[in-house]
Amino acid sequence: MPRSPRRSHRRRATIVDVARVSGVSKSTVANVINGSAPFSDETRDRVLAAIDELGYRPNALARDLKRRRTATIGVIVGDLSNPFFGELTRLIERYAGRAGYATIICDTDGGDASERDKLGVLLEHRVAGVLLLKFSGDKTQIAEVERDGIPIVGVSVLDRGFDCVASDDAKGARLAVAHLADLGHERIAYVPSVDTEPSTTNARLRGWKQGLERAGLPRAPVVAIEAPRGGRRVSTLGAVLDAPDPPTAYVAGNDLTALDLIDQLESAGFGVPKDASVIGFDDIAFAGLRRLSLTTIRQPIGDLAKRGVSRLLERVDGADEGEASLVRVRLPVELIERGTTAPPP
Amino acid sequence: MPRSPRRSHRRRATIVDVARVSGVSKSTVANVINGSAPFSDETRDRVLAAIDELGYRPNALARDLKRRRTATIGVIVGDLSNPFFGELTRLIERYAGRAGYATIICDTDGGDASERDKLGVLLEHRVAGVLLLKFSGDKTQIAEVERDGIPIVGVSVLDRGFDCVASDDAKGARLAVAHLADLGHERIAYVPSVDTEPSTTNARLRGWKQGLERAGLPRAPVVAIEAPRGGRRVSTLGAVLDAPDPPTAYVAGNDLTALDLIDQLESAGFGVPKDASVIGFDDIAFAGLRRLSLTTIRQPIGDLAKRGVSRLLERVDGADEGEASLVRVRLPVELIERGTTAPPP
DNA sequence: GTGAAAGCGCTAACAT
DNA sequence: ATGTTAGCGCTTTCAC
Repeated sequence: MPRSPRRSHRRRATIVDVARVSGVSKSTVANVINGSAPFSDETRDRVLAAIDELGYRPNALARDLKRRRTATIGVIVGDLSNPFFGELTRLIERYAGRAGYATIICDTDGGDASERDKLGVLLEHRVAGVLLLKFSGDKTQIAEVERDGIPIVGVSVLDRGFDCVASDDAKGARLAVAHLADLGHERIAYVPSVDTEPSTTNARLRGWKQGLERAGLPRAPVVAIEAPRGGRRVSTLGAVLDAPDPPTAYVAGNDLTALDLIDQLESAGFGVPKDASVIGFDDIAFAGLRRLSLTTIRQPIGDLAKRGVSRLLERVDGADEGEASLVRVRLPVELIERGTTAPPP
Repeated sequence: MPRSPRRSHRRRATIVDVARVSGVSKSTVANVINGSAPFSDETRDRVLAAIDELGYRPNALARDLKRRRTATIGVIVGDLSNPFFGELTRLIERYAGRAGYATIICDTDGGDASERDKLGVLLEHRVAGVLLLKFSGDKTQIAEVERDGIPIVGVSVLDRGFDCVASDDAKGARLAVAHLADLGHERIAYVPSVDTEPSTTNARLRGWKQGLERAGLPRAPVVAIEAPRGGRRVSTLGAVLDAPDPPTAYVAGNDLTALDLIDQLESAGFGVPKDASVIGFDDIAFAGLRRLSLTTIRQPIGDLAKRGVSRLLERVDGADEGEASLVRVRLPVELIERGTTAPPP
């Protein structure tokens, strides 16, 4: 915890200083600042001049304490170093800022304990709402948030416990499988990303299975290329490649995983897309690089951010009072065909 | 089962509630929470039980208002979607969190106006300190922060106005040039990144010039591959490639730019590293991908984050009161040789 | 149109 | 070892 002393700051001017200098009362100053009550032009000018002269800045702590409501939202993100989440977070912060909200961002590093701790921090700071870009699935951690009436919106996260704005993950995975099946692939494996949020992984896995069914293809293996944190039972890439009939195509849980997979495949002597096709999910900027040229399912990241923020603020402002129903937005995804998919060998 | 309406936020328990339930005074509760004064075991147990029963969480707003000091730091970052900054920010948030500080992250999108606005937000929230991962160079914007005695530390930013923890950028660029010169290159251009913070760009440019001098090489062009936001006078890639003697090697301002450059070079029919070598700066995770295999200058990102945070908190805690001298840490960088550099054609 | 007064929830002297 | 008290800087009735 932070420890004591202070340095010699010139004490910041307070609303009382402004009142004194402009020769009016605190309330009048507050009125011109917030437009909360009428005031004369002359008063306004005097107050504004005093504010300027003193370099006055309202103290958000005092304001929020008194109002019993902050203009700050909290964001829980699993991994900021994944460009998809970096970009998503950036956009969220931008939209929130435009609406007058500050953003406290917490990276949980994928850890559940960390997620709980960070939510606690947000609670202590009395955030007006929480955006979950990662959710461990532990309901007890968010029960306290909801008990306080603090709205939660999942962004790129699916859960029946709170409002969600997500891409149509199942559809995306079906699109991926269909594309591969059209190309003639019959053994299409799924490669989950350990970093992806569990509910999202499930939706994509489901879409993959559905896609396989619709194409009349047999169930192919789920392949791990990273140390599984959650412990999902899967085959490892090495074992899969050594098998008599290795998959000819892979649907990856996200672009990062797809890129990693391509690395491992090529290191093992499998050409992509010559010997195996790979398709990602997200369409991060890097996927468009010629050397990578990753075929992938594009998420509408801008809409995700915009609608996530606006839904949260709607609830924060109580605009939907009475309407108790949970909103579940599914945004359309899009197949971006590039160079990592081709007909099977 | 009758349920209370959704909107009824059960008002949060306050320290007074805890005091009432446990039969002691507010101060005693505060004492057991903060350990600020001795108390009996029995009292502690009663208070803790009450806290638990009521689901009490201290209100950080009230605490900070009263203490006139928050446990929150602000971070100004230029582009969270660049994985280098995503990772750096993630690490910063982690170290700050461990020290008991919450982090308000502001992405300025590279804009100067935005930088000023965001600093204003941080000021209103009375952050204990500010970490600048991007600095426009506009001193007036930070004058107000310093006037309040709020410490500022630049991370991966160089400025003589505040403490700085940065990589040895000039050295990095010299290393890059030396590597290229060793390989036999004689026309080594520099490709600045528009997103990189100006002082950093300058340091790297300086290193590039020094490297050229030391190797006895002629000044090569500075090449733009993006629309220059700042207006630095440079040649464009097209013009440079059309010239009779195009560069055989390029030192890029960061990895993102290097990767972009490779794309453009290859699109124009120049093989990398066959016809032209490219070297980046940062060593983001993607640089290690086989298909990219980018030779680059690695920044010690973990140290950058750790030392930036610890220096800031030192100043916040006033641990170095009296010592007025500015700290300028230069962390060592390292050449990571991969596959985008080779002898000239 | 403006001001006085009562807190928001907490900490930190200072009492006891 | 515990309680009393006086604010921190602001908003918000409610008078005038």
